[in-house]
Amino acid sequence: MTTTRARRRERNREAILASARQLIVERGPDNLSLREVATRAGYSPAGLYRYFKDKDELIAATAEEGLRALAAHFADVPADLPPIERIAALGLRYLDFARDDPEQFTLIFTRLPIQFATWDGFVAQAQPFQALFDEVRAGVQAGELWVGPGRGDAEIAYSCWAFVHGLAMLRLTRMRAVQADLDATHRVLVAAFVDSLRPR
Amino acid sequence: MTTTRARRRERNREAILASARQLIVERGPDNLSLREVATRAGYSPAGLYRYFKDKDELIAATAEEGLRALAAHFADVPADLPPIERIAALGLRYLDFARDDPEQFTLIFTRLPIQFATWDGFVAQAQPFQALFDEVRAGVQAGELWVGPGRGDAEIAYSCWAFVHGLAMLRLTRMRAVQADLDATHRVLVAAFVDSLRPR
DNA sequence: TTGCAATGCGAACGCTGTTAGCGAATGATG
DNA sequence: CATCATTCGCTAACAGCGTTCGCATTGCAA
Repeated sequence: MTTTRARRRERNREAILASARQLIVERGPDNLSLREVATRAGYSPAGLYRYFKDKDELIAATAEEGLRALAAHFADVPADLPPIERIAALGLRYLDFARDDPEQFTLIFTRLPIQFATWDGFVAQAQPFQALFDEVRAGVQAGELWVGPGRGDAEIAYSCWAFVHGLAMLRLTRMRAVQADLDATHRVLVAAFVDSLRPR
Repeated sequence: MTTTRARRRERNREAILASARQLIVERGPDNLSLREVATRAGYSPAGLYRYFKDKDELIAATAEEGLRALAAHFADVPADLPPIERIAALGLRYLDFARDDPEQFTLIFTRLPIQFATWDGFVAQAQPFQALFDEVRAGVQAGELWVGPGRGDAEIAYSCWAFVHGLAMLRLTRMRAVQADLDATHRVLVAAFVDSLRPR
């Protein structure tokens, strides 16, 4: 019986998460103060512990929100593009997300508990990266992607992911202060990269 | 006059940095306790402040050590390889360093003050990544690398860097628990990547 | 209405980074 | 050699942190 009680609990939890997310954007995940989250959400410091086991769990919860946001971000990419173009479009969406929501993007990779221990389990369930893996599989079966020894569906997809991930991370860290049209560079480089996936 | 005084000061500073580095490896940069660094280096908590302005400066100093270590790591790569092969070798060295010294690697990108504001200034002085940029320039001039509109020396080098950086970061974050021969995968993917740099 | 679980809070504990101020060691200057 | 300023390291203290405990209050169910 999911009644008033459970509904309000869920609502409160969301409110706390909202305060946390906002505060993380303001101060960064490392300088997040539980006490400030509490005051901002209208709680005493101890009150939060009825909703989250500890600080790590709170941050992990906002990281899960981020993962869902990223998945939603991917939904905009048209599904009927040819595989190569769709892969490129997914990559550019990835870069947009990292640029516009750097904190959430970082949280996904630093504060989310690691779930999978095997490569296959990872490939099978690593949402929202599933979209990319599916698309690569389709492209390979259509003969539009070059495969080779030690280079199957999973490796190709992983390669694509790593490329855009590297662009995203460098931009957020070492290139943070560099004033240049990185978006334009990204477009050129991503286009060249996916082009190199074609059969020779 | 760099005498006893200055020499001992430098020695003490190194000792503190050594304790910090060791402790960072044990507990991670975020759980570093200044007080524990102090005890381990034979100081009281307040004593450290004669050597470092605050905690951030201490961590930044160890990050600089990491950057020098990375540069030293690159020195092993033979200088007389053909450009493409040398670029690949540099990439694999990068991945080794990230695998073997994940904390130092991460520090370089998260705790080092950002120095350059322009793309050109960055390309010109971004050591130890200079080695890569130089090699790409050589390869382009030798006609062994494919250039195009919006895709010159700097962009190609940045692209190579981003690719291995993505591989390194994914391994350290999302793939942390995955038991697979990532080294072998990296070799295949890096080889394919640098091969795609050749003229068509 | 009684009883019970869920919820929120104040107070406290042990930790943290950081500062102020004092005494001792050190090296330069006459 | 004596004097003096500087460097060095420490103790003590402060404010802030995450977290726990125990008590009150609330809201639902019997």
